[in-house]
Amino acid sequence: MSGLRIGALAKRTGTNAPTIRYYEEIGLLRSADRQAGGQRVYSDADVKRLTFIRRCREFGFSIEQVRSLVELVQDPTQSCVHARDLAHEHLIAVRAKLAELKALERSIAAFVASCDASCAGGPGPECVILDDLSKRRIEVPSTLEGRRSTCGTCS
Amino acid sequence: MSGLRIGALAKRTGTNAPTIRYYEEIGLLRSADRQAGGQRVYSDADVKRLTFIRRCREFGFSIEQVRSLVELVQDPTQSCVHARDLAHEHLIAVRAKLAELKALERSIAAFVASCDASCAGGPGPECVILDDLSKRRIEVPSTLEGRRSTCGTCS
DNA sequence: GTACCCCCTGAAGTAACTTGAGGTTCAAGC
DNA sequence: GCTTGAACCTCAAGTTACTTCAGGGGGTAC
Repeated sequence: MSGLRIGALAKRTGTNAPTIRYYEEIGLLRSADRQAGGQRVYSDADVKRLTFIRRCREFGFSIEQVRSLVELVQDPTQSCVHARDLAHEHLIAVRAKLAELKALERSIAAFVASCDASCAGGPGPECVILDDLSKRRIEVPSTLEGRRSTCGTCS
Repeated sequence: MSGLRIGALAKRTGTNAPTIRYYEEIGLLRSADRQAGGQRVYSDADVKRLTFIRRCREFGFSIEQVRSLVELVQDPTQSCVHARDLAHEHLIAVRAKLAELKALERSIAAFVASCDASCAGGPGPECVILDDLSKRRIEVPSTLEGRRSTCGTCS
């Protein structure tokens, strides 16, 4: 009933206008009603649906997954357990990514630490650490443990 | 020395061939030497460089960042402290992403848990949990309490 | 009426590759 | 010497999820 135009809808949902048009184009949002001049008008239902979509996207669901969820939300014949399963599947993926990212964090932290410890400004081509990146694994030796204290700037 | 062709280089570095050609195209790898028949030949130096590039990419550096690092590794006038700073900057970004992902994990886990708790198979459009995704925040306590009964088949 | 912002469409750009089509080269077996 | 099949070549287009651009129209306030 509010009769929002695209900019207002964008503001309310934290989206931006071209993205909304894009969602319409790919059929994630219904084709919006138009004013006399051709400008899109949206209702509260649209705010709700777009909010749903954006939240799902923030959750890392792909457009196609969001499409399933949106359909599910509107199809009275489908069980919401479906959504739960989709979410659960996604949870597993997120946890895997989380583990990877943690490993990555450790590696980079080690890299920075060993730079601080043993490369105090030498030229790039002679840098031992950089050279190590060209080798199979970056596994930083345990000797680092002892040298970590030399690092002034790193936490 | 070894005279690898693209497939062998790919295998050794865990890349695939089109990606190697792509790296050449964007100037991340030098233009490879060619055999009489036009097929690319690579040396150990190329193995090393590509390994470096792949490792950096695994670290989540963008192509442009990798480009800087590669240049740095080969430019005798630049200090490797540069690389350390780039890595440190990147570490901060990774940590931020890590925090976000952790929050995400908690949210999805909560979603799945509350699905398990209160929606044992009701139809999608009436699912309280899905409905909540259309609201501003997913934090659900009081609303859930009051409307739990609306979900037809919910226990 | 005119200033100015918001809106429109269609096309192209973005990252970092991947995939496909259609043709060539290489190495091995006969 | 010939054939076969894998590996290679180039160029073009596809992928995801948008963003940016160009060139114009609509809405409203003064």
